Amino acid sequence: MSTVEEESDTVTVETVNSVTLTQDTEGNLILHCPQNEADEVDSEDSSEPPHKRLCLSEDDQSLDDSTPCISVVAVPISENDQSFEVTMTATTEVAEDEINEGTVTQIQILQNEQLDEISPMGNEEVSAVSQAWFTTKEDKDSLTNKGHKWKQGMWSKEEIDILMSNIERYLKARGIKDATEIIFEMSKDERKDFYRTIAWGLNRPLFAVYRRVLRMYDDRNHVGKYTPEEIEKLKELRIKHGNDWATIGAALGRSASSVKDRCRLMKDTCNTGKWTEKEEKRLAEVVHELTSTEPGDIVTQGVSWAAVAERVGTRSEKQCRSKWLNYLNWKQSGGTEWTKEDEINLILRIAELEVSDENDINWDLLAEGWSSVRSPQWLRSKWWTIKRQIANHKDVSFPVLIKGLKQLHENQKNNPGHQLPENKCGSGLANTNSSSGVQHVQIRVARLEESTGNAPSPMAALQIPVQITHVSSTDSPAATVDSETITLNSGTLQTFEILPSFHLQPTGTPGTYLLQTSSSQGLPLTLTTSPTMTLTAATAPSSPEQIIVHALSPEHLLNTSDNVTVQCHTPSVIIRTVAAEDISSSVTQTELAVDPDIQSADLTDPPDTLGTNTFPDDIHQSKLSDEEQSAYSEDDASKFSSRNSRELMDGVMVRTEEDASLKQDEDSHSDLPSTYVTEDLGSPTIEEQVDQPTIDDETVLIVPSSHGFIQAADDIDSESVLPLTTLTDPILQHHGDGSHIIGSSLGSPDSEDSKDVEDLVSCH
DNA sequence: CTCTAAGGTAAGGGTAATGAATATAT
DNA sequence: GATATATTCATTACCCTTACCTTAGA
Repeated sequence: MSTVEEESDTVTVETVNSVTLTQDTEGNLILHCPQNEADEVDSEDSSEPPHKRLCLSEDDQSLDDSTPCISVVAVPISENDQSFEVTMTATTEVAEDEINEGTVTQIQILQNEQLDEISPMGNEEVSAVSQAWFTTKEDKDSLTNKGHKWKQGMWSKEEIDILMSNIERYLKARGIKDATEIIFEMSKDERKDFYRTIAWGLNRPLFAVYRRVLRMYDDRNHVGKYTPEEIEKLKELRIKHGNDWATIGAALGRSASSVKDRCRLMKDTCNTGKWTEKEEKRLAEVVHELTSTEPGDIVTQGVSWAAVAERVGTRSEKQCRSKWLNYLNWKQSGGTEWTKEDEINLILRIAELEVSDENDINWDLLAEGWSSVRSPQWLRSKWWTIKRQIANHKDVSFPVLIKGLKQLHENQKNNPGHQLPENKCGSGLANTNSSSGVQHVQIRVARLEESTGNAPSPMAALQIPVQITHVSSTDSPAATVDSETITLNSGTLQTFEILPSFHLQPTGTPGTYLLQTSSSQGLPLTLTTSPTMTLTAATAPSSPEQIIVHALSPEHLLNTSDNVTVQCHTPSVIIRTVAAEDISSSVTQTELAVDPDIQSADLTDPPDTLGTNTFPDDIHQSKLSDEEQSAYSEDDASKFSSRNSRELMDGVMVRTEEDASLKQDEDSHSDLPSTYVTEDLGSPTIEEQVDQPTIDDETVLIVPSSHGFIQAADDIDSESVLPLTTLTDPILQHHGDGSHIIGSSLGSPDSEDSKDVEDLVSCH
């Protein structure tokens, strides 16, 4: 089975013109299509803009339960240069009941002149909307009447990415270093068309883009909490300047909207803390009065909170709104308590909606007639807290998140009060919380960013997937049958966090290993795989969990020498690799035993370095530098030789991280039980289940025979990590070198992450 | 001078994250 | 009863839209 082939077969790209197709680190395909070529081929009449047709066809043989979702945006590079880029994001939604056989998605990409009548792919109105500066009702009505729709509300990460790359392109094309020059220094005339240009591909009114950009680049924004001194000064300035927010802001070093917002919060007459019964009663009266409703009626919209606050007298509009929507409205209308069943119901109902984007959820509808729901807004915040049970909820697609939550609650239902197996590492992993039930093999997917140090090397590999088969373990042996396959879309590097103790064993299939774990602690291993590797995670009925690692395609098996590099700094880890010829024997070739009580250093990347931060000065990503990598050798050099990641090309690197989940989840301050879910692109794979001997509590790191045994002593100091081990698979020995891919992913330094690297120790 | 596109302001409804208080479990 | 942990309630920094206003240039 070769998932590589499946993927490349299922998506065929036809272009009319000669184009360059590259892939960025996010998995986006970027089509570079020069105008002149397009003209030659497409149209003799230069007045007629050329049609560029990109045809994506879907072969569903291997994707029978997935629906591809492809969005396309066109981005002009500059005014003069009429070439443009198409950024295409292809995602696969989980939609079990939807089998689209032979789905062919056609996308037409047109030049701006034709924006108004383009094919029905969802991007047709984009430009019309994003090129229009409209704020009046008439403008909007006019566009709405023409059938245009546009996005409102919070900007998604994807949108911000598009915006950022548009800006970057604009700057590059004009040789401008800093966008703030344009935004804050240039005259209208000088920056002519700036906003129009950067709005390309965004289905938002130009005005919205403008606002967003101003906020983003205003360094007086995001200043943080107001100090008491600032508040005092603000009060004075307010008296002096009234509502001249710009002046007040300038005096305080804050943005105008920031000081305006802050002033809204500080009414002199405002009480704080718990509401008195009298206040609550007053609030209820006022709300009903102003909305012409009766006590008992549900009121969640159409309330002028400023007016309410004025009448209530003792609270600000925000306080009033919050109190009403999160409590009073529900109490008044005789609401019932929110239960665990409600929580499960919520997940199921959201799942039933089959929306691909969380923003598509109609909370009003969802809340309707649900007595324990206090308000749509409240329900949404409830969802937010539920969502955070998945530690990496930010990194996974919405359908995947839903699936993960369903599974999580399924497990909780099936195993109420189930205690997890021994937790020898004592890492305090969120998902091992006893009240949250069981978490089994949870593989976290994180993408390492492409190094900026290297040339923007177009990724040759298109969507090379890594497959993970995840068999959820419940107490019933039957669960093994219920395997789910997870296909990871990875052109570049993938990082997986798996369980802290495991070992690799051959499965009988050449190039296939079983990575067996003995703990349910979803901690500290990060598996970085080459595009040609498959990870199969499974849980045997009797536990321990197993992860099968194997190469994807026979060619790769035959032609490459895949190194499996394992690095861990957790105690008690067994990793075994066995020569292909040796498959049946599963003989230990090299053994490395580590003191189970070793406390390892922290190797975790902060979550924001994985691309969640949206601000210009924060767009650096986690990378590993050569220098940092060379630092490995300093660690425990007597026992383990260092190995530059560039050499690991087509290998699997297992890197341990301490308390990864906690760090990853640092934004969820309440230590909710968390679990990781994996990107599940739904490609089914039948993985052969091989009987595996249960490993005992002692874990041993076993390294390949080709380099001899390396026996780790028990005296590894507590700050040191387990060695990075290169496991050479003889089967894969002639594997082609793809080092540039990993090299580009790991090549650049980033101070934030230097700790990561310093803690790495390699050996082979 | 008028018209209009582009830029801008203030107000207010909203979200997401955090902190404080309270409840519950150990 | 003390402590730890979870949950709820309250707060706040920041976001986004709406409804206007202003200005520069055609």
